[in-house]
Amino acid sequence: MDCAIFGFQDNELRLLLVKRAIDPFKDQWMLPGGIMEEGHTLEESVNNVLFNLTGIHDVHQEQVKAYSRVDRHPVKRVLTVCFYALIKPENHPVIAKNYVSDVQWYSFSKLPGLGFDHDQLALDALHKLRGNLDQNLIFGELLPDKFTLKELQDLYESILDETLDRRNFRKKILQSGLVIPTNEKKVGVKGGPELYRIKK
Amino acid sequence: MDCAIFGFQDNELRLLLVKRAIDPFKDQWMLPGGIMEEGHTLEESVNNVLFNLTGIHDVHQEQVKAYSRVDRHPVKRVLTVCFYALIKPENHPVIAKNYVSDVQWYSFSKLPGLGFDHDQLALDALHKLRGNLDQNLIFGELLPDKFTLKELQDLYESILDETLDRRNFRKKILQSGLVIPTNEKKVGVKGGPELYRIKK
DNA sequence: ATTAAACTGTGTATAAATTACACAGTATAA
DNA sequence: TTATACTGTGTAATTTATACACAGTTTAAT
Repeated sequence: MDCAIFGFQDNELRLLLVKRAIDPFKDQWMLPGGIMEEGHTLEESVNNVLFNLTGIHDVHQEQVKAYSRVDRHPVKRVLTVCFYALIKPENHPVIAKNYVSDVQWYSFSKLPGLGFDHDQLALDALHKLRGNLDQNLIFGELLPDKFTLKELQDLYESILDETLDRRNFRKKILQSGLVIPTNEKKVGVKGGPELYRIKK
Repeated sequence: MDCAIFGFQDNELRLLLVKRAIDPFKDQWMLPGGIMEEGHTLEESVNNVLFNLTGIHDVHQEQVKAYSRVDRHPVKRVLTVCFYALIKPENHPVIAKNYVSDVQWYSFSKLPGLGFDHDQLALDALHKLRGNLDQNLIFGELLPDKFTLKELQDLYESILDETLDRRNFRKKILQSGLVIPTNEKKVGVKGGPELYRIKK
């Protein structure tokens, strides 16, 4: 399994990549991935893999799809199922472990070329994420507990890669009833914007 | 891999089921499925499996998702990736082969309980099909080359399990430009309706 | 041949959803 | 204190979706 871990930092959608320390694709960046374990589901296994490579643990994984091209691994036959997850980078400090020499958050718009067929997996994961955007307020995993509507809009714009009308966005989000005001204002930012939180 | 093969007959959405001749789940109905082959992709393998069980060959397979529950097979650990395909039953006569004792088209609304977790797979496949309905005119695989708008609407209604307004449906389909009139009329049906075909 | 039944083909009015757009107010930084 | 950068708000216009009725054509029955 492989997983596309998305984060949101400095107003940009980011993707967690690992640098591989062994052949094939030594020193190339790619999605964290590894092999399945007996007695565990794919979701459990991918979480274990993620922990073993980056120290991140217990995140909700959403399935993207399975890949089975015969030559997708240059040495042996490897199928993979790709997942994506959304996390707050500040809650999940990362460290390189095992056969990984480096771990970095890359701005999704400035990804390096990835090893294996991971360029494809990353793209498919983003499309899946976009498709899921309106269904469930998954962004809860990407933002702090309390956030301004501007922060939420920046997140949407990063994921969708398009600009949104501020008034219409605000209207749509508030009408959905899925976020509610906390009656607190964010300090340190001009305008003193209201803080909101996800309604549970 | 397993596959949900959809057909459209007698104005009903149907699903192709096989009756298993061996344990576990002997004599139970289920989706055709089998194991992966070396040197082939999942899509190729599932087509081979399908041929070996039913005689159907070479159909386009759309991936639904992977299933990995530890206890989904009562005897040993088996993962599966489920696909769906759309075919015209009249083009693909079926015969029971290998460990299959019977093959039948079941009305989707009157399915028997299925072996393994295939009730779940069938449902997920239907949902995936619904989601894909508007994107691409996949129904091309379910209808004859030339079809009336009523036949198309019946198909949509079967898949979506809801009734649609005839005039609005006609407007939407024709405006999409994806089907075009053939200037032929269907005979043997009252009203003498125009025949349409998919624009390629 | 006539008639009844079942279907086709067509347009408009209403409602709902989406889009476009401007200015006054507030907190911060200089 | 002032300039800057941001917040908060409503309405009109457009587009899209929905509701709905009747005359015409072909078949089947008599």
